[in-house]
Amino acid sequence: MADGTRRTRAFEEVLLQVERRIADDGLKVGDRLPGERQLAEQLQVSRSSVREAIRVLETLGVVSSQVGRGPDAGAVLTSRPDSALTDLLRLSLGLSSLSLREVIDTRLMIERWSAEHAARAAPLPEPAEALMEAMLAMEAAASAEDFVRHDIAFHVAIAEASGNRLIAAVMRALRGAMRKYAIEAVDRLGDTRVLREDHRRIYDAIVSGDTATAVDAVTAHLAHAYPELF
Amino acid sequence: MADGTRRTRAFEEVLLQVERRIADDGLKVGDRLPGERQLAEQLQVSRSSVREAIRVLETLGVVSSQVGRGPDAGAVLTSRPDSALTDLLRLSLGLSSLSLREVIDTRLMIERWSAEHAARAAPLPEPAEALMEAMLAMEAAASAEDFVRHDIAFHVAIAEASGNRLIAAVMRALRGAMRKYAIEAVDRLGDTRVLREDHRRIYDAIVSGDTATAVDAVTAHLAHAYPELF
DNA sequence: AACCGAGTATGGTCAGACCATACTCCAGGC
DNA sequence: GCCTGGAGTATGGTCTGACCATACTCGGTT
Repeated sequence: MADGTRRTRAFEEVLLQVERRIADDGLKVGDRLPGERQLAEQLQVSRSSVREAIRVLETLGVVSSQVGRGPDAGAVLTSRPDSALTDLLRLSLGLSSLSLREVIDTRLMIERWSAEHAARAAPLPEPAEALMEAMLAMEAAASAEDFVRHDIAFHVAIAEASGNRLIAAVMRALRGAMRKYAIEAVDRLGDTRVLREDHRRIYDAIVSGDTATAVDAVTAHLAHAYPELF
Repeated sequence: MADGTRRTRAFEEVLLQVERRIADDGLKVGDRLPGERQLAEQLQVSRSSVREAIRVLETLGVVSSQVGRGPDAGAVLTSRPDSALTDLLRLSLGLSSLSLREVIDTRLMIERWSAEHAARAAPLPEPAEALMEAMLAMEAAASAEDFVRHDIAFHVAIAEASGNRLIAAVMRALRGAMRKYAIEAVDRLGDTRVLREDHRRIYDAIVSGDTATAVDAVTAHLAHAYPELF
């Protein structure tokens, strides 16, 4: 008989306390958590339980553990949600609990939003430079894998140019989790000319601040990359 | 001097092996992982390391641990990325590494997409029923907390009606992480009449399949909820 | 002042023990 | 034959205590 409230495990209590401490003490990125042994004593649990809690926080990209001694040693608060998101999506795809269709549709939503807002924010010299650099690298790419690496950089740069770090993080995670499928898609296409022309059009629209054209261009781009879904 | 490649920890090796096994053996949701002791022996690591790896997988919503004995005991493969996403966003907000602005903009993007696709998929009886139920519950809500609970149910139902589980999961995570802020926003507003009227318009547009009006209605709704950001 | 070695705090790992839980299975009674 | 209750057992949950590798700190030496 399940009463719905499984007894909370020791490491979950540690998680609650640490999160409470972050909120109450106003801990910021760069601050350190107490050592594992000290935390264990404070919360009256074993070091193993503390370690499991820290492992969870590390998985969520909230802390980073460093061995040794000194100001940078121990569990330091960070904020790198990207890898957590990427792992999450990759594993969900691996378990087939999400269809490629759902992921691509999500990507299309984010690409359109990013392109629109990046164009609206134009002209910004740094993003434009990052985009151009990725395009040149794609021209010189020798393999599908190489091409996809710079393709990811290109699209992530658009998301970053939008100015929204959450959306940029989701884009990074999506592309990271889909890397394998993207390489396969490029291999299937054989020729990347269409994709490269798409990139050029996207670039021009964004740097000239033409939001409508930018949105249309990324939409057409995804249709070219995944013709079977359109 | 950092060589960039920190020696991989034991639990990371376990993670790799488990993920490889999922891919190679074609493990599906519902399948069981070997027991902690057995896995430890197979991979030649201690049980603690196996436990840390399983804790990571549990955090990512990939496995669920059950004590006891029998077919459901042990580490069972699942797929519940929602809580992981929620934790991720909540902690990132707590560390102020994301601004409310970025989160709300992301939400607006998702709400618009969901409303558009939900309206396009109409008429579907089940989603319409879920939406109506949440609206009625909001009418009867006695507190801001109560109102927000059903408000979340309403918006999640829209995302689910869109048919995209990834986007629905992101919506659930976003709203879960923002719960506290939503309650504060409702308290600040004092009166929920405007919000309830918005819901009614959103509902009507979706069930009648009017995509354009649905998108406009959710946009207006968020502007009412967070006037300071528009 | 520059160098070098001992000291030490940190996370990483392991072995082994015990507990609570919840199923499995079988003996016994009806 | 069927049901029931208790023993058995495999599971995760927790704790203890130990040892290691790492990397800083500090003091003494040159």
